[in-house]
Amino acid sequence: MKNITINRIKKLLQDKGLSPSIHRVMVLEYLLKFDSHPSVQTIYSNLSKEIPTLSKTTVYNILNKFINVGLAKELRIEGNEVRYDGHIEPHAHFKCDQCESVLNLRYQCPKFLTREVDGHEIHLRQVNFIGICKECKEIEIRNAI
Amino acid sequence: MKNITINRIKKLLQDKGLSPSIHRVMVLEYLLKFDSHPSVQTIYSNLSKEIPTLSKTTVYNILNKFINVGLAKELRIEGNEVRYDGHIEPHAHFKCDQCESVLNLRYQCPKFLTREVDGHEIHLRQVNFIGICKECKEIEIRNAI
DNA sequence: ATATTTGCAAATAATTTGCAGTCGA
DNA sequence: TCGACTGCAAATTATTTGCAAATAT
Repeated sequence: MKNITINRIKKLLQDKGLSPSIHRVMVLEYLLKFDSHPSVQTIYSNLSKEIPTLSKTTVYNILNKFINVGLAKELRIEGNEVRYDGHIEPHAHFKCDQCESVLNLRYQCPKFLTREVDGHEIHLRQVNFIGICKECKEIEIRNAI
Repeated sequence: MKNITINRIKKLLQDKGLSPSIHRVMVLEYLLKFDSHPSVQTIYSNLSKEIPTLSKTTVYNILNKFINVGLAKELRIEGNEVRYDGHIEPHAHFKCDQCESVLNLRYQCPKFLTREVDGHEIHLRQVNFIGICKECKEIEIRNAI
């Protein structure tokens, strides 16, 4: 859970030409404060507590706007649901098959820095690893004793 | 379009404990002969021409079996549909936003070789780039003149 | 004969669309 | 007041499931 002011979030929206409606501010705040890479359902469930009138369609609308203006990136690692990431600098992800969480990695793929590969022009990069995270593996080992 | 014998394909299936039914052989042949990373729909459309009784459910069944035994990998780069890859050695992909094709890259990500990252145990790797492919860019430039 | 494979139809799940109501400049 | 934003319900799309029929061992 990171610290970020509402004014900073409003600024981010306005810089991208989006009016800072309460819904948009709250969705972007959610994306930036937590590094949990939430799905639409997760965002919807959590924000509904504070905005009971919120509709899931609105969450979809807002996230798609964010993708289009470059305020968020979508993550399709496994499973059918899309997850969202408000941190737009290229970085790698690790998805744990046990606990289902998606973690940011410190790993810097060399191709994060180049604009082309084999002559093709790169706009987006996806570097994902899937397996068992450190925490889940430790639990596994402890249970085996 | 690569060369691969039916016997080689039957052997691949049997080595994974799958009986080499005509349907399975043809789906695996399709995955291995073309590097097009087809979707269920593409495989279904093309194989239906040869096997008119083929059902899409069967294609789903077969591909899911392939994933489970490690004969294929699923690709979820963009869009909702899953694409499949019969080449299981880790390799990177490039998806062109213009022509929608998914290409194999020569790029070898350093993390293709390691079994862990930040202490997490890696089972699968996904290294995808999205942008405009060489061919589409050339067409763009030609049209601009 | 018996287990596996196939295929239809129905169910499910995620997302998008149409459109009407609402809000804010 | 006008255009953008929101939200319900219905539609769409991809995928899965239940189960019966076909096939192979």
